[in-house]
Amino acid sequence: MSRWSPDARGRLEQAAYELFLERGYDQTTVVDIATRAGLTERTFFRHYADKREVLFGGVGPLQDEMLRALIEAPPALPAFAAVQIAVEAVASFLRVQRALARERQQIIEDHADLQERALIKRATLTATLTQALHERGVPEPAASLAADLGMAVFHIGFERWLRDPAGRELVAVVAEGFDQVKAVASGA
Amino acid sequence: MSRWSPDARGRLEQAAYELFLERGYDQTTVVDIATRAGLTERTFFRHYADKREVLFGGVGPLQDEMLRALIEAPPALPAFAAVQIAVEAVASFLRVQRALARERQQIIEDHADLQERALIKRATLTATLTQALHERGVPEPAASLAADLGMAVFHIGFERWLRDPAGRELVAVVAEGFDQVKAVASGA
DNA sequence: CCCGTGATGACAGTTGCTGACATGACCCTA
DNA sequence: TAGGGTCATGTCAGCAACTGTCATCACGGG
Repeated sequence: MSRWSPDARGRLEQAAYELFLERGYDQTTVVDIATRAGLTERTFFRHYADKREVLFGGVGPLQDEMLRALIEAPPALPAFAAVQIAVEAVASFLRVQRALARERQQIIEDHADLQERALIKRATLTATLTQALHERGVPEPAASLAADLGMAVFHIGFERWLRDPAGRELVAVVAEGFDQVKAVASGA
Repeated sequence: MSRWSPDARGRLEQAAYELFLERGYDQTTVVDIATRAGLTERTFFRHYADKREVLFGGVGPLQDEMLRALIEAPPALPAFAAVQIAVEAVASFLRVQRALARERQQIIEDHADLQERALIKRATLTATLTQALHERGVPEPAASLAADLGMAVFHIGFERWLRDPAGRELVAVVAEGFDQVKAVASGA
């Protein structure tokens, strides 16, 4: 037997989700979360840098997948086509149930603090993508623009997917966005 | 004589800038700022919702200018062309000295909290722009994409302007970005 | 001349977050 | 198998951000 129950981090995340849904983000203190997870406040902050971060643990793997897809893309591909491949890879990789995704989105939408955190996560992904494009030889400002554009398509696609009445796959909605962006930029 | 010195808000902003530059954002408490401005901590929070907000007081007028330009743009203009007009209007409106802008940017870059706040300000502008495009009759997802695209061009242009060795005007750098984005999206 | 208004002060309280040190089960090695 | 190092956690003290509440008092209108 181990001295402590296993998966402290997972228990904290689980407890946080439960409490946020039960009584809301503001009405949940870090002490509440830690207590429900059978831990102390101090231990919460050893696993998560701050209270918001507990909702954003899954971003790392997404970033890895994005980079993997971009590296595997044919080097001769134009910047934006490569971005499309990377972003659609993320969309395929992200297998979450719509109902859960909607709950999480609702918590975030209701709290400006969490929206800020979500935005900086997106910005970090964008910066990573930009950097990876540089390494493919894409110059500025094309790299930044292509990355920003790709992340915008993903983000808008994700929000549309959450509300899509047809219940299509995320990757399909995102792919549609890539078609549209070409039309928009060319002045349709 | 008034009971209190005038322009409390301005004094707070001024004091905050001074202290952030003197000793850094983290090493400056709200009490420090208020004291230098000849006020109390409580009064600081009556003028600014939180410590970060003191750096972002100027966003409101920018938003007004953006909407004004968009409303004045010919209704028949394609979405992205209208966005270009609105964004370039903001770029012309924003008359700040590069040295000061760089100082401010440096403070923000050094602190994740402030980056988050900057991002949500940008997101708010983007949402406003999207809404205004809807009112021009632009459908989704074209409106969101055009707005996001336009804000990305502005943001990237702004950062390039800060470092532009040729010292061009902000609006010129932004305009160049609009040219490039068309090339990127069409697969150059 | 009094009274409402509005900006500020005073003060107490909650919460997020950090640093420093203690604890004790586990593992490796002699 | 004893001893020592490691690592996740606990304990405790403390700061700084932020909020609610009530008091103050110049100013302007009636």
